[in-house]
Amino acid sequence: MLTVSELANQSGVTPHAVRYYTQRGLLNPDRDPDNGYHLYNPSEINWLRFVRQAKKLGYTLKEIKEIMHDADQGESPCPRVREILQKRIVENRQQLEELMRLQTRMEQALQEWKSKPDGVPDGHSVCHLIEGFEVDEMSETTEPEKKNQE
Amino acid sequence: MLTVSELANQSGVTPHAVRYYTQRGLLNPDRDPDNGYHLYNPSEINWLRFVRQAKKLGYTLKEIKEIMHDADQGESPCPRVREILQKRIVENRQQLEELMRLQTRMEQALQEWKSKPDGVPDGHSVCHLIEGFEVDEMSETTEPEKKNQE
DNA sequence: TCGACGATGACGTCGCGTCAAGGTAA
DNA sequence: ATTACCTTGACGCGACGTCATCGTCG
Repeated sequence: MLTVSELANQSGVTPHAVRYYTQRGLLNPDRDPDNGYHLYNPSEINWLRFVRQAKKLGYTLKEIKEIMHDADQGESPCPRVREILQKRIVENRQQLEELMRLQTRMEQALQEWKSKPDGVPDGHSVCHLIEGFEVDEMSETTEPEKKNQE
Repeated sequence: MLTVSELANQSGVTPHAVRYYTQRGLLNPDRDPDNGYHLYNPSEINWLRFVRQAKKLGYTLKEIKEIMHDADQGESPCPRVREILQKRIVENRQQLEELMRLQTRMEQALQEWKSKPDGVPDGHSVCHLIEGFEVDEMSETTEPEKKNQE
């Protein structure tokens, strides 16, 4: 049986992450009846490996938990696994496009600003660079980022 | 003088966002002494316009506030404005690269999985698709996303 | 006894969306 | 009176990092 930090060390994650996954139900350690410590069966290493692998593929912890739950029910999680990834690919592509547009706007702005002086505040504007920047229609859309992780 | 929703309507943001900016100090409305309502001077429309423009260029609300603060002090915010954008461009490029690697991993996985059966849980693995996916070194790095907005 | 580790809990991140309770305006 | 809008305040989101308090192990 492994302690939190033993499992963490053997898996390349922080002890805190191990505890977080545990409380989210992604790991199910036993408890030491004497002190209440979490005791991980060595087989939990595999679950944790699975979690890390799934995260690398873009699955959220919530989705990973659903997948594990399905598997626990004896149901094949694979159809859902494929389905989620399809969706994530589309979402990610949209986010990529938005970030690329943002990158373009930022680079255009910096470029334009090279030939402009700094200027001082006059009460009418905060920063003429920002206020005067022309956003061309092609580099503008609704919203840029969201979230995800390693 | 404008109310919250009047200002919001004239600026294309939600009333809630207006209140949020107000409590973050990005807008400084007067107060109606009778009922405590926020009363925005029409000139606030310009501050809000500035905020929206800056957000389109990737500045965070915190940074935007700093910029406004500098300008209020009679100091030219432009050097900082250029500096922040430089940094953001680098950060954004890294995030773009990470997301592109993620996209590659996801697409590779889905591709590989086309030729594989779903299979049923056997207690040893959760989903052989995920567990068996080979992450090539080129498509793996530390961490993917962060956050930002419209 | 002390230092490393464990448990639980709370707050911060970022920009709002959403819901709630209660007062105000037209 | 109704309805729309105002106020403040709190929770949720995503995956932890960080800090704090307190018990435990070696």
